[in-house]
Amino acid sequence: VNQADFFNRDVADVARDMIGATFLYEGIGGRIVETEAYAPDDPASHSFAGKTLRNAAMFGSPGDVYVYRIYGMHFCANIVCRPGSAVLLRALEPLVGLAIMRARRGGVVDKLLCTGPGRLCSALGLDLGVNALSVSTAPFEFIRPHEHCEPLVGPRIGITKAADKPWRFGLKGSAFLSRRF
DNA sequence: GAAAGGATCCGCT
DNA sequence: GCGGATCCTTTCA
Repeated sequence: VNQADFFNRDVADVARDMIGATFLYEGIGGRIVETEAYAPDDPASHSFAGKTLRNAAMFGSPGDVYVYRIYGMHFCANIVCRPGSAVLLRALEPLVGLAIMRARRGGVVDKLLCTGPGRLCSALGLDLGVNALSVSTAPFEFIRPHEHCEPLVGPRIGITKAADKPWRFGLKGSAFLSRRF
């Protein structure tokens, strides 16, 4: 199956199915344990008001990366699904490249290396330089989950609009979630 | 533990 | 000018 087909589906379905996938950038990363879905008709989504310079990558091809700067100092990384929709990567279980991630994250405990969207980008070295690249080609690697398990579901974190939508997903029992569900 | 505040930038109105 | 898909430290219980 073409990997683009995996992303070219309803964004909430993709966000749910991404739980347990392996995500690496330059050979560093781990297992995706927490995601959130953002849709085109969703007031909380950057794409809601249409295409602009900042969110242009959100209207690219399925599987493209959309990175943006938040609060002036952190980055958040998404994977684009259908045009105007994307899945925010909120937390990773760090598995590969631990030494580099520890160095980048300033010696925090391993549990906090990739726990939260800003921390995840910091640990993997993701910034605006990777915006609009595809996760299906080097230096990225995206491996879909081998087995499907029922994820945790809850409302999204840190938003004020459409805050009731249950579009946050998490790996049941993971010690690397950014918050409890 | 929980809550609060500061850091720091840029896109959009 | 405002405020945000955050993180870290400090302060208090």
